[in-house]
Amino acid sequence: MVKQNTSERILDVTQELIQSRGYSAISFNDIAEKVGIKKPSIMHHYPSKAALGVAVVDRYRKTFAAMFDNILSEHKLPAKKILDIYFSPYLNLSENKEKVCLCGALAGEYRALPEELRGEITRFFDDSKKWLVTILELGKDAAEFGFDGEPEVVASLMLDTLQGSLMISRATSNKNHVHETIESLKSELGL
Amino acid sequence: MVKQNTSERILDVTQELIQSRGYSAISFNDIAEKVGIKKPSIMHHYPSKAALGVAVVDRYRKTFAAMFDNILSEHKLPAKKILDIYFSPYLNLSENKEKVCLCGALAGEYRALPEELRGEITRFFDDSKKWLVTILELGKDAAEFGFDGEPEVVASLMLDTLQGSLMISRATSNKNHVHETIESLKSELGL
DNA sequence: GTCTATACAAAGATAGAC
DNA sequence: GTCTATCTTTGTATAGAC
Repeated sequence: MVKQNTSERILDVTQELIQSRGYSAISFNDIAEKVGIKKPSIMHHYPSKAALGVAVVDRYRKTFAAMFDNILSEHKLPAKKILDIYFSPYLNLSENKEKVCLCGALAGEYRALPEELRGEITRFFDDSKKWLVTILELGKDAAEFGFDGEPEVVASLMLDTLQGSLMISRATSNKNHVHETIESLKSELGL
Repeated sequence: MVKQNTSERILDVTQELIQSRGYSAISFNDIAEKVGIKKPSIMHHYPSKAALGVAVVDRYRKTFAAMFDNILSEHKLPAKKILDIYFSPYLNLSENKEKVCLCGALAGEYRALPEELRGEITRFFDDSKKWLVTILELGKDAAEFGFDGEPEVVASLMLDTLQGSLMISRATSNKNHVHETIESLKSELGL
């Protein structure tokens, strides 16, 4: 692990705080304290709270995009394995009762967010759905998955369920809930 | 429609604002302006923001509870009809691109919320799941629904999907999405 | 029950020294 | 690149007149 620069540490801390408490509830002071700097220093790296929010979501989305591009193009994994990789961030988050998906957290306060930030969230959900459609098509073509209906419709249902499951499991302190949800989703695909 | 008193108008406005923008992002001033009073007047009715939040969620939950108690005990509707009534608030909200479920909105910023408010949210989700379990059992006993697995598991999946669907449809401006989700859920029950 | 006035803390943001 | 100091606005909340 390379020693991170301040810009990235700010992104890390901000992401973690949003996943735990949302965007509106956190302040430059909260972030600065966790990073170990003073609040005006943050503005040297990101000129406004909106810009910082956009940078966090942009990085989040691109990290997932890079991960799936790599998995889908470089390797020849069975669709079942790729699907497990798709599920893994949800499973990891669910073991930590503090956090949900970054964009799931932001979606709740959507209409309070700056316009630029909303666009990033929209993009994340659109991308998340597309990745899932690709996996479903792979699995259907390889006869690994057995499901009825259009991949787009099934993908939407699955994404909705994963996001809702994370959110509700945190609010109901049901630690095993996301795991059960994922098992059910897999079983609906014949796995 | 009876003319409402100020206490209830405050609850109405606060609920609407939370469903649109969340809890942390709204202020007494936002509420007061919409109600048409000054902000200290709110505190005459609710001593703190936390108390107001609790009152809003408590009323929300009790409204649904009363509705389902009434439907389940007074009438002898087929389970299919009762399920449609259960779905109807989600469908109504989805036609308004501004709002999501009150507790769905709050779930995103869960760890920023005062303890008392968190308890109310937990209770709403627990109750929502129980109502759905009851409907599923009714439908299964009457051979109206055909689904595999425990009603508790199916109910959890359905609630997660509904909540996630509302949230994501708002963030992706997909107005017809919740409608499609509900059709898919019904089809999975053999309807 | 609603208002004006005010207290006090915290927010986002800027200026300028180092 | 980070700091101290400061500005301005807004937040929750209280006191007390009407």
